[in-house]
Amino acid sequence: MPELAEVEYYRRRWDAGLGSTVARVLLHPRARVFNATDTVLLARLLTGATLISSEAAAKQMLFRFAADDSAPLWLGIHLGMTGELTVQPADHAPRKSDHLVLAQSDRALVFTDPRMFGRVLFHAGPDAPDWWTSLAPAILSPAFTADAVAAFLQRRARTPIKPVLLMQERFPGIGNWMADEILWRAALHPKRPAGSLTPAEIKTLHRETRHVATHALRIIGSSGAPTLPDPPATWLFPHRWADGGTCPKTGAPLIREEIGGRTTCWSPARQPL
DNA sequence: TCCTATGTTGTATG
DNA sequence: ACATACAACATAGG
Repeated sequence: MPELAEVEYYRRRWDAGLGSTVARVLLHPRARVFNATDTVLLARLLTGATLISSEAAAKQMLFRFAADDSAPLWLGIHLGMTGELTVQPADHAPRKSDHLVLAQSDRALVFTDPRMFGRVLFHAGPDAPDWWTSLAPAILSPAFTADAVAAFLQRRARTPIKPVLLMQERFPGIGNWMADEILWRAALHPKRPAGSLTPAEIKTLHRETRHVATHALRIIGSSGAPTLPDPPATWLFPHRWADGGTCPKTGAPLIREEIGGRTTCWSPARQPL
């Protein structure tokens, strides 16, 4: 499920554990999500450490821990396709897909991911790790300019615009549903070659990318609701999966087709080729 | 049984 | 070196 705004939503679930110490670390060391991680070190150093702060950027989360006898500890989590963070009772018994459980005195912080496309990263040291600091500039940062988008589209000139929007090195945090939402708002057909957009269309694409990020973060990311909220019916999102879905702007039928290896939904009445 | 899934990466080809 | 396309990963649910 997780793109930019869902990642922010899940990051905030673990706020319940801020300022509390990890009493026990439970994990499945063979799980694919730990492929790049020293699980022995992670378990040893996080036991007794205190959760100090967290941040989300793109689809990556960073949880910072402090311990009396070690350097700062940095836990990274990527939710992949099916990952979630939840808070469970302190005596939570890990289920099949609960790959990492940080048990505190009053609760357990749980990372669960049935499909295991997610990742857990760990770093001990004074400075934030490369996998965090090397992320592309955020869509809502000043560095995300229309000129930067234009230059990127030019380099990918022959690729359909839809898969280009999924490239994290320029559109960090954008995933399949946000890309479709952006193209629908910008009235651009997803198969348009990236290099075929006019300067005006690029400005529109840039504006709508920021718009969708801003409002998705407001609606989903800032929500304290116990379950993940959905965007409203005025967005493409609630209509995109149902057969026979109609465009909330034009009332015309929506189309679904695989583009760049991902199911893509668009409104032909609004987004002509 | 067969198909789908809000993601990323490695590999082959041009 | 760079751009492009696609299979592979692993599992659950309709």
